Amino acid sequence: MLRLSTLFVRTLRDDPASAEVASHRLLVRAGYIRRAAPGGFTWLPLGWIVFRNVERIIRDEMDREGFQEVHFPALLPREPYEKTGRWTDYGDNLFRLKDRRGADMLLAPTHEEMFALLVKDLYSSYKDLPLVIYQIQNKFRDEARPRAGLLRSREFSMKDSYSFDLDDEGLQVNYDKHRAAYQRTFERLGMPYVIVSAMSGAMGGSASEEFLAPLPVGEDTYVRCTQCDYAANTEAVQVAPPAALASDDAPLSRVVDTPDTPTIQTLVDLMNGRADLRRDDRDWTAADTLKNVVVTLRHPDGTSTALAIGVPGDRDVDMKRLEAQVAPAEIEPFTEADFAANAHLVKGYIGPESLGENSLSGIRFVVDPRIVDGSRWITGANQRGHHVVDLTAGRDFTADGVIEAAEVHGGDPCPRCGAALEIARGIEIGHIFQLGRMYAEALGLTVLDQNGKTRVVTMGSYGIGVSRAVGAIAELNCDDRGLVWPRAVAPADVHIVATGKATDAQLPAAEVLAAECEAAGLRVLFDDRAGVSPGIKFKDADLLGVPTIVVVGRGLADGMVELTDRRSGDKRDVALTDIVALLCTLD
RNA sequence: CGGGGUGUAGCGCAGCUUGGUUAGCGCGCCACGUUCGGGACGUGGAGGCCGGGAGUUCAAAUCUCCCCACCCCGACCA
Repeated sequence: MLRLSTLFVRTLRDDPASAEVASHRLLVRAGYIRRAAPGGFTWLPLGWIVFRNVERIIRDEMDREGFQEVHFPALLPREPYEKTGRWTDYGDNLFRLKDRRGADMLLAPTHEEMFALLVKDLYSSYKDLPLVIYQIQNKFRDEARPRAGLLRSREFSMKDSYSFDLDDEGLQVNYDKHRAAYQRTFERLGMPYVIVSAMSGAMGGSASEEFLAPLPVGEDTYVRCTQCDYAANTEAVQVAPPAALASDDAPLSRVVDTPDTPTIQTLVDLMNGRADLRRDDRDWTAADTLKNVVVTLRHPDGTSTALAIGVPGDRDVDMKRLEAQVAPAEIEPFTEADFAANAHLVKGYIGPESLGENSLSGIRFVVDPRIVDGSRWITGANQRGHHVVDLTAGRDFTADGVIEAAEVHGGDPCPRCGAALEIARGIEIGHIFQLGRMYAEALGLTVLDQNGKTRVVTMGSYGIGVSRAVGAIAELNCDDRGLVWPRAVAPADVHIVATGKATDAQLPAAEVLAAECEAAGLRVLFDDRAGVSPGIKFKDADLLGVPTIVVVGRGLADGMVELTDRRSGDKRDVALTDIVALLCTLD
């Protein structure tokens, strides 16, 4: 039984000044967590109970699939991460340190390498596979900007599991098992979620899906189809390209004089305003133009290359999408100095003819999938004040490749069924990856198959942010008065409040009731504080967010107590003699 | 890393523009008394290197410069 008279907790009357999002504010105010370091939090007793409840549910669903729990150190040597390239690929996000002998160490951001090496250490036969092992452990990432309390911290708890299979079919089985286990887990945690196709990012590998909690404070933007069940992180959206057009009858391209048109809008306005350029059938729009954006790619090894991206002029290049495509390279803007250094680029009037690996500039040129063969564009003519009209893809220019980097707009067609997509925000609470063989290959994880042949093991990796889940659950379950925990993770089943003076009958009666509840298997938080006014106790009960509140108060004289559902606020009087049995039936 | 903001008692804040008593308010905390169903009241207390350093000045929370920390918005991720 938790007794508020002695529990190590202090609720705050005012919102902490440094907390913006609801979950952060309320978790601090209700005394669940305290900030201890930039991006680091201390769990107080109530918070730690919730944390362990979440952890237990996650573990339970892992164990149910027959996955086995292990535990690694968080402090690791450099070598394995060197072998997979992640010592450099992780960039500044990796916490690096040196031991007393000057050897490079790191605080693990995730554990693919160590798991692969552990399996290599112990297993060598196909008969040992498949295998799934997991751990629940703290991870460290030197985030550029920790924020929103538990939703984005630099040290956080993650359940990470890893599957090891002989082939892709086996990987698919374990991937599907995780997917199902995650669905059960989030349902038990009382969390709404969406599964979206995702990019693998620094993790590498092929297929991956994210579990997002739909929250406006989330940092991920995703799309979902208004008709079918397609959903994807915007980073991973695959544009459905229009069919290629025949270019035989397309008019020849011509360069036109377009003074003072450095932006798409000024260009379109000028084209529509001039008799010699106007279209007969309709006005020109930004979508008729081809915008060519040049950026600098900063590679993990420190070198840089330029990249040009061609997108329809009604869309910007989405830096997040672009970055996902070029990972592990990072994007930097193309500066004035960069333009000055490349005489073939005319800022504001860059056209395909100056781009491409075989062009004078030598800059790699990739285009949006909408730039199909036969499509005709208004685009830069590589001379100040000039554009080219009817430049036709496939006939007049050819890109070095295709890239998914254009902004996704609400209303864009679903790549699966063509209906409109809608855009929403969410926070990533789980991610499942089919890694394939890249880690095993880099680290030499092989087994012998039936024929005595060496086979590289196929891996998957699967993560759930445990501490983040606590934050997301709080964010999804709160109101203006405080937290409202789902029962499965709540620090208690029932919050018993005794009102009245210390000498009144309520306190001893509540004491008896609390003991009875506990004997009946209920987890009890008992506000047994003497000399604290009822108002304070009620406010605290609302703030702390235990799903059911029982007040032993003035109705006691008639043998009644008051039962309140924290979420709905519904109150009703119940006979003291019936209350325990009733509480046991609540869910 | 870029932009914006904030650092004064455990928490929330005022004071700073225009330098000048002993640095203030609310909450919380301690003691005593009253009160007791939605953050009660009285009386008396404790608690501060005004983020740090350097400077200007007879005099700095207040003016100047340099650091540091935190928060928010953008570029990164469970």
